[in-house]
Amino acid sequence: MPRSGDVVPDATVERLPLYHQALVELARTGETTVSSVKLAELAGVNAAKVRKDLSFLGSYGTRGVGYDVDFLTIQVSRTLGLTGDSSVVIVGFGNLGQALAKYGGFADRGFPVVAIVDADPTKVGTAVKETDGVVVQHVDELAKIVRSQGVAVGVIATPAESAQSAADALVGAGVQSILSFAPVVLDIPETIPWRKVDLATELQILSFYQARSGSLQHPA
Amino acid sequence: MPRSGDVVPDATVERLPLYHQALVELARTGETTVSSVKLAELAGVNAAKVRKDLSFLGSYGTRGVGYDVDFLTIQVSRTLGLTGDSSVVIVGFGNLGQALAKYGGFADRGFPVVAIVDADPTKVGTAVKETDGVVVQHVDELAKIVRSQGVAVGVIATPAESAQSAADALVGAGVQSILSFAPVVLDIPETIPWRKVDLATELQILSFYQARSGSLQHPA
DNA sequence: CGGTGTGAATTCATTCACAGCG
DNA sequence: CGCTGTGAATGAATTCACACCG
Repeated sequence: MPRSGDVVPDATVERLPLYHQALVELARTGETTVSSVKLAELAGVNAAKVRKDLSFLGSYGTRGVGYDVDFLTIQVSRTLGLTGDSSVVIVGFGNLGQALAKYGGFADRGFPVVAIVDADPTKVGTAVKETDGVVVQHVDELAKIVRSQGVAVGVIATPAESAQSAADALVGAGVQSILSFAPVVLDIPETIPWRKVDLATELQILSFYQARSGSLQHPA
Repeated sequence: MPRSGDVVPDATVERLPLYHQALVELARTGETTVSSVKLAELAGVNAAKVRKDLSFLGSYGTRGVGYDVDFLTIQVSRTLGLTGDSSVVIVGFGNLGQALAKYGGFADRGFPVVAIVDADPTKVGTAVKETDGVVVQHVDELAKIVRSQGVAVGVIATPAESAQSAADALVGAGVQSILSFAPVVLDIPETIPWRKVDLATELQILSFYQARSGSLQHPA
């Protein structure tokens, strides 16, 4: 039985997907074992951090050798709760929503897009071939869709004005977590974890470090 | 002359765009002044953090009153280096690249997409109406494009395998910063700030907190 | 030896709490 | 009186450095 009693710090959680990716890549190239130094390099962090992070999951390394790639992959996956696929519904079929729907990266990593909804009746009925032919449905169908398809996460890709109502609809429909691309803070019950990603914000942050460069600073 | 001598902590820099957004929204609704409590609410952080963050930019508030919306907006913009537009080139016109090209959010916040390149000759020549009719060019033209159009930031939207060569090309072409959507760590000179955004990673992190919910944890 | 695992030391970020000013 | 600005206190994350083990 795995040690899941102790807490995993937030900063560690945010890095686990990096390790997960690196491990998948290592497995692909046939490596069976990996040191903290190598893993650190692949993940773009330093080795001490890797060892500390992994130690929160348990003592899964072998001294003098390193970590078993396959075994560690399983431990990281399990810690992240990546057991089986979690289906996704995209709310909003504007530019960004279409973009995300066509982007295959979600499905590739275990988050298949099984439904898309929009409030605009003229968009309803459109089929998206990239996501296995999913057809856009009306947002009023959301609760039914979530229940019948067992949707786990809702992705908000609406304009800022509609983001809160999209969130309310998703919460009402019973999704388990929410990823929002709208540049607003959402009011969501504490029981439902959610995150906000704002693409333009990333550029603004870069802008700061760019203004700094030539000096001594560098970002992440 | 503004106090730009003292350092602004990284954690603060990452929040400045949030305040910037909130301020723009306040200006739009006609507010002329704002307290740290109100700003905190709009940005989704707590008031103490807002005051501490803003204090790194200078003493721009008025005790007993709050901050002047317009004036503070300027200070935040200036700190972030958001003076005028910074043009963007997107490298990679696959699903994600097309997605980003059609997404209007970059231009709306001062980062117009002025060029798109791809290595695939069959994609060259495609026009994207959403970005003012920009036509996809071959990646070999990158250096020329960056120089002639004064491109400031490169966005990598290639598959993982091509991300490093895209980065090399961008660095060689002379861009000032790089935003990558490829799930790999890039080797980029320290003089050029860059960030990585991985959409699927966000879902994996959510997955963790989702597994936790019902208990006592909540994310951001 | 080589590399993990981890306490201890350090650095960084957040929060508190209140003096001081408009 | 209200709200900023900020030292001081707390807490979290990172880094160091080395004992320990395979």
